[in-house]
Amino acid sequence: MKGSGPRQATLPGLWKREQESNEKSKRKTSRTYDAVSYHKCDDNNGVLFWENKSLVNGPMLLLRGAVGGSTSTQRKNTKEALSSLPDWDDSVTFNIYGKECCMRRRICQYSSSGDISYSYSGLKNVVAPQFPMLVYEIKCQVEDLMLNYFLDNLEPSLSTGIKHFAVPPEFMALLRAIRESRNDPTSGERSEIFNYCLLNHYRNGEEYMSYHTDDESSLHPHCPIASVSLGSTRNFDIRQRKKGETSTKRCRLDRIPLGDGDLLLMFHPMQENYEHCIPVEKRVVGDRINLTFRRVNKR
DNA sequence: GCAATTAAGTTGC
DNA sequence: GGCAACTTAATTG
Repeated sequence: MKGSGPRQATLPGLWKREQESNEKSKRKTSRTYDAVSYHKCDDNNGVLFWENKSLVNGPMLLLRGAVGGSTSTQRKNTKEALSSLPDWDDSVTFNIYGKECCMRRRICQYSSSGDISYSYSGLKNVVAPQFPMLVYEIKCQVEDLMLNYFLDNLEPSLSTGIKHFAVPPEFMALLRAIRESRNDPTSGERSEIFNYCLLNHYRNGEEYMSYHTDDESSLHPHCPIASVSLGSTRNFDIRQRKKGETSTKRCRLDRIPLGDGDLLLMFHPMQENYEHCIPVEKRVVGDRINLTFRRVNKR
């Protein structure tokens, strides 16, 4: 019988107390909103604020409302155009423990070379076709924002001074190499940070993604995953990743509302230590498209 | 690996 | 306070 195993009785108010306790421990250990948690960044298009969202051993940076268009109307058009791409798979099914499951969202994926494969959500080594122009343009925008922030605006002293966050030197080296290559008129194709993108379309508040970690084994270890949101705000919930014995409770540690045009960067070892999900929220009206750009190791 | 199910707590009217 | 709808955690396969 499904889902009918013994469930530990929950005492009245326990959830609330856990929430409060989480809030307290968060204040103590995992999150600070000190002076360097918001980074001002002078971009060509104006001033941007990068927000430190890092947990202990879970580095994350967030930039609000910066991607996919500069107005909500432009971003709506971007989302609608993405929604019309021909490669969406609306009815992905996969097997877990011999049980056939239906993916509660629709997905598609693209890559630079058109032959990169990546494993996700129970599916193995699915080959991704080449980026359509619109996805490529969003990728370029994200890459430009990152190059501008990390190479031109982030002071070296601050890069190690933010609570629970330090820019990996290997990532900085990668960015410098890309900048150098782009400035070199003799270099051939445009060098890039990301070579792969997975798109998720949550058509309403009932579509979701369960707790999971992104497969890091095939990713460049020092390049963050860049998650772009377009459309309705959906919550991004985070909990501790299961390790060894699982007697410890794993309730939600953090919740980041991801809104229209937001860009979330997740650095190593975030995936090693935490799981994330997009929970069901029936009150949410409208759809959300999420693009996750990655640097996949080519085989 | 992650959707589906269940039980129980929370919220809103 | 009572009900319904929703949210959450735990569990299964």
